Amino acid sequence: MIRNTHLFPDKMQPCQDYVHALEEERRKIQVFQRELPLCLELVTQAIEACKQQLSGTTTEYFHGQSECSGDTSSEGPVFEEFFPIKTSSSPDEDEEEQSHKDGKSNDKSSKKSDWLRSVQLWNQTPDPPIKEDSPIKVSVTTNSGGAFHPFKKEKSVGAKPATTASPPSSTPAAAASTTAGGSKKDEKEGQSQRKARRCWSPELHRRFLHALQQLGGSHVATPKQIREIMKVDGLSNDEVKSHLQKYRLHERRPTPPVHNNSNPQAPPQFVVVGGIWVPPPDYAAVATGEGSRAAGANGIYAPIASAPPPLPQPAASRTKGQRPSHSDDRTRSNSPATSSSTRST
DNA sequence: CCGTGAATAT
DNA sequence: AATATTCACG
Repeated sequence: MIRNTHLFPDKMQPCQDYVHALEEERRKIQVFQRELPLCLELVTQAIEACKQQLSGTTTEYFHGQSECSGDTSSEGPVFEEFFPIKTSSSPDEDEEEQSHKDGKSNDKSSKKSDWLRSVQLWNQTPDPPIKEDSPIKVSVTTNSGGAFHPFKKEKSVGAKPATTASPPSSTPAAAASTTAGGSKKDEKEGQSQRKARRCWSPELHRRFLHALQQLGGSHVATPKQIREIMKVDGLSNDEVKSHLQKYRLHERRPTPPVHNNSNPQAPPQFVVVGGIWVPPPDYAAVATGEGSRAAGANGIYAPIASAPPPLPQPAASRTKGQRPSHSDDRTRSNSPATSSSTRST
């Protein structure tokens, strides 16, 4: 018996939001019309489709999923930053029928980790409405007991709708050891307790990249500076450091499984998904000083053909032509008075 | 502090 | 396997 014979009008709300979000994103990618014509087209079609659905007919829509391991706040639909929407080049076969499970589904290939790929887009995006000044606040309770993904962010400025945050009024520092093997020291001070893995959401990563840009590249940026620019509450220095490290690694070696060979009939190998794949010529030569750093020292992930303008706002007043000599002008005015965040290192 | 590499956890 | 955290050096 089909019980959803009557559909609530409310159900359309998320769809409308979705459409709205789509339209907004379409505006963003319009800048890349030359490079991502299909993408634009796709989004447009998606919008059309959604609108049609809104007009009547079936109310079946697809919603993106967040990267973080099954968080999806129990609250309403949080459409925020979802580019993980798959972009199939063919508008027809977007049917995601995955019902049959015969033996092994070896379709896990293709996409490994977007890391730079997906992010690359933002990396050097002009980002006109670049009002990234709003500091994020993540209620990272060092380790909320039980919740391994204490990931919740909210604008500290402006309205703060007291989301589902759960101020542990009763259990301040409940160090819940999810490690089954613990078997002791559960209530001890969570000093030596491993922090829950911070999930670097796209938002967070965006800020990270943004900071990197301002600082002139991943190799001249220093964790502390990055953290300060990001203005993310709850983000520790080490976390940035770690992330930065990984970022650098990916920059150096983005494609390990590059065992492309023994196939005389696959000449064009530089055609990846987004088409943001520039052959390895020394584009760096064209780059003007700092511009080169911003996009991969190796030139693997190169900016799109149309070279983007230099740094929009070089917040750092430091000549970044040279390597930090480890005893130079780091310009480190460690004044704790500088609106230091509420951190208790 | 910062950069790394290793050990470890998820 | 990839990603994150911690620790230890320099």
